[in-house]
Amino acid sequence: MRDSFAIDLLGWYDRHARALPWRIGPADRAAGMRPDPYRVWLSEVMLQQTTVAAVRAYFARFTSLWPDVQALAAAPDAAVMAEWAGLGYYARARNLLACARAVAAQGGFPDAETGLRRLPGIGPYTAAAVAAIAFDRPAVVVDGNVERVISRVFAVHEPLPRSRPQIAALAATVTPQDRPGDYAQAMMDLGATLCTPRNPACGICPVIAHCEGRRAGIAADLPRKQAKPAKPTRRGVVFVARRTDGAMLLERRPDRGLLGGTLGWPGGDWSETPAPAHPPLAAQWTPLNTEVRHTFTHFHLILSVQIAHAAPDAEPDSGTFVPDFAPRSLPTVMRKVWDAAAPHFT
DNA sequence: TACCCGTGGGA
DNA sequence: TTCCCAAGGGT
Repeated sequence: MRDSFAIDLLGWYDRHARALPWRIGPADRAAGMRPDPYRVWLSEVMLQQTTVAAVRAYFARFTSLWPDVQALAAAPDAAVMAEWAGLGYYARARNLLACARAVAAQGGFPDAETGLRRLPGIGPYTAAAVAAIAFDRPAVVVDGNVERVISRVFAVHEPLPRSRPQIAALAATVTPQDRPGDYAQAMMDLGATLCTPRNPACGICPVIAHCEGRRAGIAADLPRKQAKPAKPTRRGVVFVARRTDGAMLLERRPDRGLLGGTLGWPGGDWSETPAPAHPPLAAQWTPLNTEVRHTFTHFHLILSVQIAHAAPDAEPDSGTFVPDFAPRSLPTVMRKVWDAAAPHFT
């Protein structure tokens, strides 16, 4: 009944689809080509709450190092964590590896939503997206783009996240049985390039005739969103020790919680009222006169940095001296600490 | 159900 | 500077 919406959107997609490394374009799809489910899955996980621009380089490196799911499944945990460093939301990397191993053991990806949904790191969105894009299943794909487009097309006044069930129901009414993979990607492209959060390009929108929000003059104000609480500021201390041979004292964080499973500098707790921190090593510690600032999803962090030169036979209370230290293998906040400390070791 | 979980770019 | 936010999932 709402087929004309999908037809108009797909007509636009046929002419304006973005070329992306993990995508099979509409012309090739029409010729019968299908994308590699491994690449679709990998890209979807990387793209969770992450921009296309940030994902490109990581996707290229991952697919170069691990061309298929069997190769990724065989990779060491530390190698995958190191390659993911800087991309954020590190639970994704741990789940990625767990998922790859499960898929490799099963002999391949499930080709439908229900089977995909059981895999680690694959939630409602990613299951639907992989089912639609890789296997042309008519799954209802709802991500942030779709929420925005649907909110505007149907003039949904209810604010997010309360409006999610309503949006999903409305999205289902316009999802076609024909070309579901192209349709899902067309919705993403529309949301990313025209139906943007600010200053939507309604003047050149292919579905403006269907847009109730535009007709009411409120498209740019949708979707409404619940106000977010302000971020508190936490403080902490980190210790950067360099051994005479160049090895750096690093510590792998526990799998759970903030920066779970990543490598970093030993230090105290991060809190609005941190307890005094104990150095991981007996040495002469010198404070840097500059602090490191970083903002996480739900708090600001100010780190003070202590540095020391460690003896060749130094035995740390916590952490391990890493001889072939690569700053790129650290999450961004820890790399910022390195950038502040490194000049003092030269 | 809320809350936790990164990062970099743009306004 | 500060805030928003981008192809969400786990608990």
